[in-house]
Amino acid sequence: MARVPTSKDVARIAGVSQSTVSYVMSGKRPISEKTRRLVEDAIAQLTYQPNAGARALAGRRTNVIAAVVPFRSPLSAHGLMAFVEEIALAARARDHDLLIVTADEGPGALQRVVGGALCDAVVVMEVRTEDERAAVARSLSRPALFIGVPGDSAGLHCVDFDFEGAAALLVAELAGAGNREVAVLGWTPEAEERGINYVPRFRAAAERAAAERGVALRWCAVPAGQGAVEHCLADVLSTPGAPPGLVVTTGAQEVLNALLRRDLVAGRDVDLVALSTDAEAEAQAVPLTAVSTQPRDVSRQAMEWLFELLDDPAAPGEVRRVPAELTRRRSVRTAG
Amino acid sequence: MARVPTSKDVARIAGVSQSTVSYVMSGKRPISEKTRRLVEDAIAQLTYQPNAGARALAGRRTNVIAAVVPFRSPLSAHGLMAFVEEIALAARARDHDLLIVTADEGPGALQRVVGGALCDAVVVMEVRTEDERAAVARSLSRPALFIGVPGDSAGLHCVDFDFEGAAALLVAELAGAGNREVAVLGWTPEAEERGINYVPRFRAAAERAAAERGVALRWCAVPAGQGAVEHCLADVLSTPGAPPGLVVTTGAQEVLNALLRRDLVAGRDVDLVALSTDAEAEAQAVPLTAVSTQPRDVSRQAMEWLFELLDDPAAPGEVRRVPAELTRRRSVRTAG
DNA sequence: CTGTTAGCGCGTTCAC
DNA sequence: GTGAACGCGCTAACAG
Repeated sequence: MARVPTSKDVARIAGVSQSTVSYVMSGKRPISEKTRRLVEDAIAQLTYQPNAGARALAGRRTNVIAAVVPFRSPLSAHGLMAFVEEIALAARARDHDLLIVTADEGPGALQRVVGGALCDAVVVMEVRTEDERAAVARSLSRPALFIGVPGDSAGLHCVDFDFEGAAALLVAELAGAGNREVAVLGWTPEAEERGINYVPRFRAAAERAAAERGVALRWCAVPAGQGAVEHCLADVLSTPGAPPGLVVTTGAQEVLNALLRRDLVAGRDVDLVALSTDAEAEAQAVPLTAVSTQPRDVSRQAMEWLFELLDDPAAPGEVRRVPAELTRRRSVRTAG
Repeated sequence: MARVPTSKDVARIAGVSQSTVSYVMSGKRPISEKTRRLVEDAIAQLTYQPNAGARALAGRRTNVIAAVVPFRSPLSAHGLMAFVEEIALAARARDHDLLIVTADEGPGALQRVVGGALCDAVVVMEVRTEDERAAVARSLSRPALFIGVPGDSAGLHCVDFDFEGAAALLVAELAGAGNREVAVLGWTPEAEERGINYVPRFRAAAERAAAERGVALRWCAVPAGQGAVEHCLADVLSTPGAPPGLVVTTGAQEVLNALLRRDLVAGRDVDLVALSTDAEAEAQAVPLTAVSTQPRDVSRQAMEWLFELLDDPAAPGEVRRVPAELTRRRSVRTAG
């Protein structure tokens, strides 16, 4: 385990000065073809890699993006992984690395990672309506990108999935299929209590859409834990007559099972639409007509913007929405 | 956005030298109560935070652990998140941060992150039998901790779940409940082809256990995609007579559903045991008798060891196994 | 117990 | 087109 080579070693072997090595690597200055070869050969020979700490110190940029990840989240684990993976890929595509901090560490984590110059920018996931991180982010000396929208988004850069649009699309789909009554099996009450803000946003939009179409809407928050789905479903299906159309916002699989236990098949006896990832919608026994939450699109768009902010940190705050799109599969009876 | 304060600023305000500030923070030298207060007050007043790059450069340690994460993995997303979260928590508990790199980046990623001094150590997940990262790790100037065991583990530090023990426990449980025939619904064929080495290990151990107990064992690799489970199950249940005992290694929920569609309930008509996380086992309509893969235990043990290696990088390689334990729930008929 | 000093490895002026 | 020299902010000898 010999000493790690430095740019000085490269310079010596290439017979040039240290700064020339630096310029060859950064391309910030024209270099003659000859000396470039010399340097590149020396780099290859030594398998030289610049020291990240030294580079960060001198260059004032770490080439690291930090992400605050809500490991305990109403998001499906599946959706969460998709977010994180896509963020990691987007970062690497721009020669950056990804630092993970847990949301449990609290708002102070933001100050810690940017104050300590561990990263050049931060992305914050699962933003809540009342989110202390909003205030912290405004005081940060580095760009922050929010996935989700806090109550007061002034000055912040937020990318958000269009939950309102999603709700409208889902309700409309059920109404269009002839349902005069719609029940939403929504996020856990805890999600709402924690201030996950897309819950009320989705609900309000669903109610609006239902009202516009003259269909009755029933909201049923499904608690976590086994049996909860059964219970909600029993409630929802208790009224005599045709079962209502169902909107499922999370855990579609469980709902399908519960229906099955009552000999109800989505797309045959009930109309069911879901808010889920495409993968989840397609993995079901009856592929679901669903609005995809597009975790990958959201991440990609967020990261693209974040890198623009790195070049232009003064860009004004704004909320950008990723549009909702409905994909028809087989869980809704076709009219005719 | 004023200039970020440095330890020099702290020193000036506290009326001490810069190195004293450093020693107050590191505790590597006794400091009088008086000057400690002075320094701490100055730190608080300026909200000073040491610069990570500078610290890494001077101190030769980054306080960062890198983890190679297999986002596309036969592990459940759920299990993967548990791994990553636990690694992040363990790192933070020791004042380190977590850098994520995707397994897709290949073995070169290891050289990149340690060669560039981005981290002090690496943890590698989802190790395969033929894993190029094993050779790379041996050439690294920093500790590497493998979660899983490559074919040649010489000189490596590996923590692994005891898949052999798990297989034995699961088969024994079914045999003990009176099943003379056992079918394993195993990982996808792709997992096996990719060289995920616990697949053959589990299989071999299952076969051994079955042979010892004189029960017939059938291995059925369940491909990814919808309908696959149905198909396998149809196959497995086609022989007349009592259905065989079932061992499910992944995606227990789907199997339960498929059974349900045939009016078969685990714990009533069939005996079923699973390899899964505790959370998954308990979330089912019929809580599953299962061996937990203990992602959190595995991560914790790995990280504990990793931090020991940080102090003693010369410690010899070794494979440590996290024991398998079976938890009885309600998916196996009790004898009597 | 504290201060002085010399780097850590690289980016970047400024002179040539 | 190239090199010398300084500084980024901090740690760790070495002095006292």
